Amino acid sequence: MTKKLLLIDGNSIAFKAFYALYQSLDRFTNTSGLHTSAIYGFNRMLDKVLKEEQPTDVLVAFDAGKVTFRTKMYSDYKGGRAKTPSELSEQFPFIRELVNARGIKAYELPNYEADDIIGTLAKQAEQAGNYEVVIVTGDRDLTQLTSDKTTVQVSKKGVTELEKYTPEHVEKKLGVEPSQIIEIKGLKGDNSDNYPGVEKVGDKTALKLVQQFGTIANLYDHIDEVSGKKLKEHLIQDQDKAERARTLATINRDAPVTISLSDLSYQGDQLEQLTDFYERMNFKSFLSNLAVDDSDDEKNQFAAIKYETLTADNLSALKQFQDEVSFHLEMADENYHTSPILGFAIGQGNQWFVTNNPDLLQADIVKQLLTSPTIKKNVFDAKRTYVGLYRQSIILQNVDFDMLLVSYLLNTTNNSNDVGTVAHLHGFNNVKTDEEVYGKGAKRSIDTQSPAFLAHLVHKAKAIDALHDNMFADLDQHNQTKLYRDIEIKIAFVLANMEISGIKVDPTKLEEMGSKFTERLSEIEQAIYQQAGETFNIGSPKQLGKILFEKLHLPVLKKTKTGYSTSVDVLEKLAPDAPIVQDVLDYRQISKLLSTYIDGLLKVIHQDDSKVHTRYLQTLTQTGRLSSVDPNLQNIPVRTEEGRLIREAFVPSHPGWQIFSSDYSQIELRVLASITNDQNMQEAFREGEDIHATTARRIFGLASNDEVTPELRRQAKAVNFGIVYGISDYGLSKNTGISRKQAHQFIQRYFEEYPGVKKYTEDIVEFARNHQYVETIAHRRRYLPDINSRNFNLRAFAERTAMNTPIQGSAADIIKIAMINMADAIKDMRTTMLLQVHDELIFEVPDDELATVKELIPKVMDSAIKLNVPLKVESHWGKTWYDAK
DNA sequence: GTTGTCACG
DNA sequence: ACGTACGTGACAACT
Repeated sequence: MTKKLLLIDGNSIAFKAFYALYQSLDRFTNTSGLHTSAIYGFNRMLDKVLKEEQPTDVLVAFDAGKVTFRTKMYSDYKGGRAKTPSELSEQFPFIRELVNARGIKAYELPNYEADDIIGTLAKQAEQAGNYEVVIVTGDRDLTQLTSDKTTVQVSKKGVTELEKYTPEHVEKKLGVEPSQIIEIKGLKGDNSDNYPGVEKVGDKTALKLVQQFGTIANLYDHIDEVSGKKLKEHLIQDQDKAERARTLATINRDAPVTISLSDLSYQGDQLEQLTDFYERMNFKSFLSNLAVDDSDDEKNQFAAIKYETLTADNLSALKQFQDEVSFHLEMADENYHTSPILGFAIGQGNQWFVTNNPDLLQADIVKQLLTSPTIKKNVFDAKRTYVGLYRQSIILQNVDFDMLLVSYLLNTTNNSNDVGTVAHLHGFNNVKTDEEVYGKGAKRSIDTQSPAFLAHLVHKAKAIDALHDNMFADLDQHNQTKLYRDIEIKIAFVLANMEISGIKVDPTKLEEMGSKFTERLSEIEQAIYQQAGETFNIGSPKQLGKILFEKLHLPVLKKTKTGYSTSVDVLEKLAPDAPIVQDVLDYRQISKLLSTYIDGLLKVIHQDDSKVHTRYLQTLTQTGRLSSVDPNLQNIPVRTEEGRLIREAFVPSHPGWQIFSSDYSQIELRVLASITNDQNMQEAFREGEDIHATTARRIFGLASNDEVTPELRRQAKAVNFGIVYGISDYGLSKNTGISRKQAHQFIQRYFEEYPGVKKYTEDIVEFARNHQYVETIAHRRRYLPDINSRNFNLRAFAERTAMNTPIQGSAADIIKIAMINMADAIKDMRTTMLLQVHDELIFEVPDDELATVKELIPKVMDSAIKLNVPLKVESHWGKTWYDAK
């Protein structure tokens, strides 16, 4: 039988874990004040790797101490390294204890590093023949051990994310064979281990030399063939250093280990010991996972919750649920507008019922329960459940708890659409994820006939039931109960009805436009080939880059990490140099319209009603905005005339009706004026001035708005946008083409003229630093863990986010309130709300209601909330969306 | 599955 | 000195 040996580099993983959680160092301490972050991270890695690899034998190797055969050979080896922080070194004994409690052997060998132990045992296993070897480490150097029988997994940013190196992957990634890694290190040396290689030889030269000569030895045998006089001199000069560095980098695969392969068999968790350990470390989630895994035997776990399979005969048992019930409707696919319904689970406390027969939804007692205005329903994803039931002619009522929505409000990051994942996030572990039960990707399959399926549904419903008290309490603690009850749960149903309504799309119109575009496209295509002197795939940035920058020698203004950038801003700068560039720009535009908006939309029109039914994702964005998928109706072209024509295909669903659109004018700047309490900006809005002109007048010191030229207004507008995005002079200069110095001046002038805004930007960042989050008007919260980061980039990004999120998020709050009020205001009319595009709402309106809605809709929108400045709404209508302008 | 590009607010 | 505008989704190419 083949065995699988897992070898773990204990020190490097502990280091990685410690630094991955460095930000949260203070959150990871146990009651006796011991730091536990590295222990925690280490155990997460163990969980993951043990589960994924299912090894038969395991060893964790540790470094024995400072002195090794390498330091004897070269006294500066690993010299100059900062001392291991005490917060980490105090954890090492406990990591060993953990390893032990998990039934794993730990080992160290005086004079040798963990690498050498691993290298030696891997070699022994390979020679024994019947072993497969997996090495887990944080140190990329170990990839030199990669072979047919040995894979090396190197932890990436966290410790649970591992990059798997096979010999093929090494070659692809590094350009050399695994055995040649030491040759490269020999030539370039290693800064972190503090030994030099050859002078002036870095990654690139080393790689080139090794690719050419194979090994250092062979290189020196053919030293005359090295191109470059200086390089050759350095090589000759530093031959001893190269050879020493090569030896230092080489893992010793014949270390005198005193342990043998047969000592390494994996014992599995030592429950008593491990429970005790987790308790001392205060590892709650590991503890509760232990309880679940304890009943690893599947039957046991499912037996943990008793349930009955629902049939026509025992339906009356559901009568017991008079006040409250948890309900989970299972559908096969993401898209609940079209997905088959597979079954449902319902119950409370210890009473659970489940079925794989969706027809039972039609049973009177089930229907009454779901539509009852007095029995509270607890679900996961109210909108999805509502639409699914709506398709069965059941109107879900009185949803009290939506676990998905509450989880999103509590923390917008780490949000998932999976009950199991969200439950785990909130500390309830007795439920699997869909991925665990159904598989993922091509392997995903749902066997509705299996007992595991029924059990899974019950476990999901039970998770909702189990968590709702705690999660509501958390919501209250965040001061978010009103946000949930008055906005989010209500808008869920408003959105559901908009999605169900859908918007009619005229396929003939799209096809007509499609033919025109196709024709145009092939003309441009020919023109491009002509100028390039060859045919190629214009849609491939790689091939296009080759033509433009290598064949036609256009100047390279920007690069991406994989090659030349060919993005619009680059091409626009190059357009005057060569006519082909403008053709490429045109080609891009048309093919975008064709693929995304003509073909893309045609694909998602429902045959039965000629409509598209988008899904609004309510729990995705970090700011509280919605997003729209399948299709995305929030990015239908409008800025160019050619693109805008797409909107002609969006028509009312009844002849003679109108498409009616109302949008908030400058909502984000009005929100800014209001929450910063800046008197000057508020005045501009109260007086009904053109805000960009006023800004121009102020920062350029003009006497009146009449003196503002279009160019000055354009620049002021860019500054206004910049402020909303959390400005920097660099960003502003890049976006407007003015110099950085000038951008800096504009911003300074802006802050002089709008001192309230300046104070706000300072205060909000300060608030974020103190609380690690920011809030909108409606107490929507966004956490900013990077706000105190030592990494400039991360910190600067968090600071801009701190400024932007309350603005963008409060605007999102406002339109959501407007939509809830709107649904009520038009409930007895035929006018239907169809779409939301962040600051605008789109309706279809019968002619005889037009006069009413012209007044009503703007009224509802501008009175959604009381700010310190007025809200302004503009409306347009016409016989297609295009005409509503 | 990731990257580059481009559509929207 | 660092090296940046905020928030999204879909498509084609390429790994």
